[in-house]
Amino acid sequence: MDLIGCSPLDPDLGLGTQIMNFSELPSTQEPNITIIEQPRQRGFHFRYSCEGPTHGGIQGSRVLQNKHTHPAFKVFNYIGPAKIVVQCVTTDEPPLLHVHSVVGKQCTNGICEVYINSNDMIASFPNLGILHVPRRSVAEILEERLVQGWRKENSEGSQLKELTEEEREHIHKAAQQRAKVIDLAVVRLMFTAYLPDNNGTFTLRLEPVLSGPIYDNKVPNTCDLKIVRMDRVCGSAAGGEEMYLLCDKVQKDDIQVRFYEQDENGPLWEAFGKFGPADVHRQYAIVFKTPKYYNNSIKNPVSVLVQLRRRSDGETSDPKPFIYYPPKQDKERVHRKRKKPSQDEPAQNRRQESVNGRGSCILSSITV
DNA sequence: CGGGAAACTAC
DNA sequence: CGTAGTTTCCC
Repeated sequence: MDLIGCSPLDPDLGLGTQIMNFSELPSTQEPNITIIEQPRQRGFHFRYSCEGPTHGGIQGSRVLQNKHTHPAFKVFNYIGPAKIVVQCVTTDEPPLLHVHSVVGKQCTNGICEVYINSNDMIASFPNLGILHVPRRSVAEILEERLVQGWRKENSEGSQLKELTEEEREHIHKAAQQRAKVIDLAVVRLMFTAYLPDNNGTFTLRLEPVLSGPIYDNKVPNTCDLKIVRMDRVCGSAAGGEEMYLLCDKVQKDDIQVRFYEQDENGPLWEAFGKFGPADVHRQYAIVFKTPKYYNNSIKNPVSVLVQLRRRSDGETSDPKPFIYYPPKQDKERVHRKRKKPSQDEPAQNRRQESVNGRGSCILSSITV
């Protein structure tokens, strides 16, 4: 958490100068702060300024009694007035101020400031948005902030100094440098609490806390994965059957279709649908061959699950059920069955049959 | 609010 | 061109 003391002129550390004025607090039962409700990691959509400010806040990570929670945090070992500041920082270590900023009801020009003074000393943030800076403006904004930081650091109290040409150039380079590598798709929230000093001004800064990462849901390589629809929900344990799957936006080189089985002790089996990048249609559909079940001589149907999985970060979608049926290789039996499905066929088979628009699961599983 | 889609941009 | 990423627009 070493945002303090980073030189604004150091291209590696960059934007570290907003926080200074750290004063030591008495060490007995030190006040401290904790995030009691983390922001939800995925599913939230960063907004550009051109989209206007009214698009709702980021939710908390949990859902309680069917209600979404909000990010919240609490000051411990202290009751009284406190100022809480929320800012966006990067996921780097050490964290640096992000080009993106927080917006919402409690925010003004890029930072969120609230005052609390209650028994529970909880501050909650029902309306925190993330303002997405356009890529083309990143360097410019970074530079602005670096200069601001420099001013703040070098104008303690008295008259403000101007940057030398050399310093200006250094800042410019640093900004360009960081603009190239900064990840616009993810931020963390940094919460800082300030308690009043003897004069009643909020200068006693408590050690800040950081939220977990928040990923922009508009960005394909970090967004939520979702299976929208599949053209079949069952197939032969022998695998190799063609299957169509519609999904929310994915990237063709970074997506897998994972079939798996697990119990309370963990994963039992997994295999992946077979397809290449060209089988991903416009980021919204995947055509693939089902994998074979590890036991291709099963006697009864086996329920497994299918989910999308992003190779790069291992993220997965919610799973959909899929059923493997015993493979039928015997031609004669196939013909017999086609004419007259036997009575002892599991009831589930017939149910699936009627649900499956692309044809009977029984037939599919028989077809070579 | 939340979401989809159009419009523009960069390969 | 076509695809995908980015930004803007709008229901």
